Amino acid sequence: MHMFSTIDDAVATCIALSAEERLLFHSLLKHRRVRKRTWLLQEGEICNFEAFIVKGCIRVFYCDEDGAETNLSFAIEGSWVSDLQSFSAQTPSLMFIETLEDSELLLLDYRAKTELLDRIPRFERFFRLLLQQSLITLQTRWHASVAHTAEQRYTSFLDRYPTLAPRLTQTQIARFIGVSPEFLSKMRRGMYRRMN
Amino acid sequence: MHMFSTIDDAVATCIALSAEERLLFHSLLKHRRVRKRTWLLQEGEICNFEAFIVKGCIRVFYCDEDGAETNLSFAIEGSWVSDLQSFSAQTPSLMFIETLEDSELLLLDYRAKTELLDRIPRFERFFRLLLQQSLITLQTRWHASVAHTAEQRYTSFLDRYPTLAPRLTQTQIARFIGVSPEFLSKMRRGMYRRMN
DNA sequence: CGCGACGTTGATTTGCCTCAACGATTGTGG
DNA sequence: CCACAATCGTTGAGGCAAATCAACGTCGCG
Repeated sequence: MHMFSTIDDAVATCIALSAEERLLFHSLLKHRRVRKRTWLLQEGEICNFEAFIVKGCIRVFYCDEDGAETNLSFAIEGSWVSDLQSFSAQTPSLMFIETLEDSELLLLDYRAKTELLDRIPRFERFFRLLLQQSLITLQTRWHASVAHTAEQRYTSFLDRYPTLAPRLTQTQIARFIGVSPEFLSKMRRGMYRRMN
Repeated sequence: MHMFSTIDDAVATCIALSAEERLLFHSLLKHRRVRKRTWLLQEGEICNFEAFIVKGCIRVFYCDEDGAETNLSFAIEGSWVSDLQSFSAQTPSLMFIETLEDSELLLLDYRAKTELLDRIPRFERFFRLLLQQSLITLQTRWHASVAHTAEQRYTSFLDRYPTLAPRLTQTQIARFIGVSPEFLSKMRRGMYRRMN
């Protein structure tokens, strides 16, 4: 079980690679271990990576002028994390990316991604399918955030991400579903009471 | 100025096509004119198109059990519209797509898209970049919907879409920015008063 | 002409936030 | 290993943004 097995599986579900192609792909990735609570990206910086998570847990969030944070997404082993806007246009980022656990990453920087797409154009398809899935997920999430109540958003979050939820604090979940931590606490109390 | 010029321009900003490739591309598209207030897709149907809008205005929306509608997106000439989830997985849709004006479309159905990607793999890149842009837009929109007030969302909608906004009714805009039509009206009055 | 969407306005309600305070747990440096 | 700080979850009081409900005028369209 070496560090590329997870990412190779992920790629293999979309496109087939020869042995040499796989080696080239691996050579373009940088392996990195980071401690929990490390900033991978801060507002104002240019995001120079798309990171595949081999192990760990990461959050992406915005921070408004008065310091309030809203979580855009969580990512765990098997998924990718980046600020697409900043990465693709090489412009300053509006968000932060932070590890929530000790993590192990495979990083693809801008030059490496360009070279990868150039040398193995089939990766265009891989990234297209990845983006398509992300877009579908975000559409669903947007709809939930405007059409559902806070309690519906919370219970469907627990339903949809049963393995992720236990790894997060209540505060992080609250910032993701769009309520204050205090209100989430009150909701939980209410839901518990109702079950007895 | 024939019906393919807009779509050819859109494609040309991402990938270069030979004359034969362009002809093949055109042959896979179906041209269709539809009257205003036509349903292109209803909840429960399988979406079998990605539509490029040559002329017109279209909205995509969800409809909950009690009949309340929330607009996911608007699309006008030069952009694409589809239910990606339903189209890509060929599963029943959760949304509706409706023309708001008489429109002229170029439709790519599932088989045609598959064939297009098969015969001209460079289109993988085109669709990847299209998806990337949509994802970035939706991320920004999601952030606005949770972090900004209704008035901020309204004014930035007017700012961002100066050509689109005048073509929509207040009710449609309200359903897009996530407020009730009544409240939008009150906001507008308040904003007007403040200017005097 | 008359019907149905649309925009407006007011009265009332409510979902969720803010602020403040407090234990419990976790982490950290001496 | 202990003391202290920091973070986290909880609870209560009070407030506000926005929803809901109801009523009414206007306009475009069949």
